[in-house]
Amino acid sequence: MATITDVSKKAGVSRSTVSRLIAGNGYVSDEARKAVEAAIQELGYRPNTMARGLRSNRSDIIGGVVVNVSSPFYAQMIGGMQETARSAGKSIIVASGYADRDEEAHAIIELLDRACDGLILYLENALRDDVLEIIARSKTPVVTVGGNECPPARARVTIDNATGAEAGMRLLLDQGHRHIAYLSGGTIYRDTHERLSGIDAALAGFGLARDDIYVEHGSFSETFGQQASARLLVERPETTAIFAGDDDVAAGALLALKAAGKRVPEEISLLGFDDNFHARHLTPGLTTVRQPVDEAGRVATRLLLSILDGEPPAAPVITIPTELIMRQSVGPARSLSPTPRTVAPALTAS
Amino acid sequence: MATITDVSKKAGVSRSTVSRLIAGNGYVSDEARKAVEAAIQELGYRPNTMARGLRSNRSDIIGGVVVNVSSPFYAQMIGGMQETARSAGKSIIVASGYADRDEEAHAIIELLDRACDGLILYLENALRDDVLEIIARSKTPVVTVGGNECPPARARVTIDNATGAEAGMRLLLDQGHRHIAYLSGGTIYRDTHERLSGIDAALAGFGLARDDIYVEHGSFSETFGQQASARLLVERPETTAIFAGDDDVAAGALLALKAAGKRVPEEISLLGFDDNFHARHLTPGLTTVRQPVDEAGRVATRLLLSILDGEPPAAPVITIPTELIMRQSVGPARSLSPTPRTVAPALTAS
DNA sequence: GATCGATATGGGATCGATCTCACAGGGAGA
DNA sequence: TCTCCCTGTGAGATCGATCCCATATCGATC
Repeated sequence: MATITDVSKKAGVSRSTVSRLIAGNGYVSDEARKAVEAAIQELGYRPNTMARGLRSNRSDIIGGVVVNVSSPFYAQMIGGMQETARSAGKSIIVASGYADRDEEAHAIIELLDRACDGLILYLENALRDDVLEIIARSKTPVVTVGGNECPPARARVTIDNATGAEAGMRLLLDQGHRHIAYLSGGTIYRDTHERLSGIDAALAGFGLARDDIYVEHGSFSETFGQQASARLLVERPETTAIFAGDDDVAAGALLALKAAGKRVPEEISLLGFDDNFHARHLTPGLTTVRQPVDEAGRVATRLLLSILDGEPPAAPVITIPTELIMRQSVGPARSLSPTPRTVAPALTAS
Repeated sequence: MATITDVSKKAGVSRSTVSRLIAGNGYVSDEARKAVEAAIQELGYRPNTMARGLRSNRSDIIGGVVVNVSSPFYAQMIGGMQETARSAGKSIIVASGYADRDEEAHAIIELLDRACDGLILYLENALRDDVLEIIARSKTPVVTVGGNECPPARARVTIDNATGAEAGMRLLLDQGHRHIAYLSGGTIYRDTHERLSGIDAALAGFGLARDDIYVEHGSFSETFGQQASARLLVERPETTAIFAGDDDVAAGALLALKAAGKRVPEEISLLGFDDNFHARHLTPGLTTVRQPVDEAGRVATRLLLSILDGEPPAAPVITIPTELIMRQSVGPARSLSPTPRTVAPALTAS
């Protein structure tokens, strides 16, 4: 591989001149520029990333930690990150944190060892103290996405769970549903609480309160959706609508409803959250609250890039709006004659 | 950040000794070892990846190019790669090739610039000549996965499309189907041809040939599945089974079948390929040939790691077996009395 | 004509590790 | 006692870039 010295010799200039040309700073005469460009072309010269990084203390690598790289949800986010990073000439290394505190710590430390210019974290746990200190010492800027707050973060991107859940619940209420079950994810997640507050807001708009619906806390899993729904059909047969904590829960609920011979949405309505890959492939198509996680990845990366450029982030917290995706799994409540009020439009609150 | 010199001073030895200790080669006395370990601990020393890489010409990074990072299919493969790489202390940088020759070229060049120790490629096009030369010049070992052959690759991992398609077709034949449509992906893919040869083999086992079924070539997309199936229902109403080129095609086919009021599998059977995330969420659950793409990612990475260790790869081509996943979308042919022969067992050849 | 700023270039130190080589000490064998 | 090998250590060169500083030329200004 050709080095900068080879180029400089071939072009009859010093390494400094070549370096200046590549970096695009400092003065370079037209004559020198042409000679150097020709030499670069001829030798097929490509700067050595390691040497550059060692000297300038930049790697042009952004580190990302998500819960699970293999999951379609995070894959979309990674796609968004990568797309944005690529246009700034940076690459992304991602690692999985597996929702485990020590795995998350390990992943972060490994990324910092690689001298990442910055970190984008989607974690499920608070950072370990030693990791906090390592991050601080390395002065690596951090942007977090979703989940909980995280001390060293210079900026945070969240998805507007509250407004999304509010829009979803309002849709159900608008359709005349009053016996509603909310099959929530675990209470350890910030998301869960935000969604609940949105649900409260929608209820309040109809003169109702949390106690007027049935809420069960479980996990974000198909199994939970299936089991809780099966139980629900027996113990609360008056239920006309299920609002699932996410699309996996909804998929499980749908299995249970079909097993029980319930028609969706004629007998019971089903509403999801996320707009997973399979939401549209369910039968009936799942009406759901879309979380634009790819957009979150893009925004987080853009924030990080601006921090790296020395600009302050656009805002310390950026909230990505959700969108209500209307498919076929939600309909009017079965006991009511269909006098739907205006259906809530796709809510795109900022 | 502490450097190796800081450590050596604190421990009262030379940098060489510290380096030897870390690398685990050469002689280090117990006394020195203890002193150095204490110093490392105390200073929180972590070796600088850039400096090490510059000198030793290794980055401990493996580069991966897949068609699309955001897609669940490739996300699974990336997960497998990462898991394996991590256990060897290496990280992975992935890029999308978007099935475009120039995008693929760009991604590879970028990864080579990062001085990747090796590349794992899942491409859809032949490599551009200039890229071939750059790879050769950099002496970076390459392992390819799926898709077509690729000159510079030291080893190749393929998924056993032929045997998988054979098992799928045999299942349909076993169930008495004789009016079968195969909605294939594009003919530019090696996969397509391999699957067709497997289909031929299954047909031959029943004394049939390719001409005895209907084959249509399109693309690996839901749209193709939907349109082709809709046409099929009109033009070839005798069809009792559709074998889809992949699960996306199958999902499209299912939409068309439902739109036409056909019951699956009572009136028409549907068989997929891949076992995508949504295969089990379709209604009925999609019977399909599973491609263990996560395993392919793991195997490819293991191959690359062994090449990097100087060992020859276990084999130049490693074929990952597929698995027939039985769900509900395939049943006996409608005109036949249900005298199914033995249903083909889940085929796990070689 | 002296001074100053802008343009243009080169020399060498530097980043933090690895790696080769030289060398010292000690025990074994001739 | 001398040689040889094994253990253990350190000095210094090296990887390939960037970056600071010195310097040279030229035109404009005083």
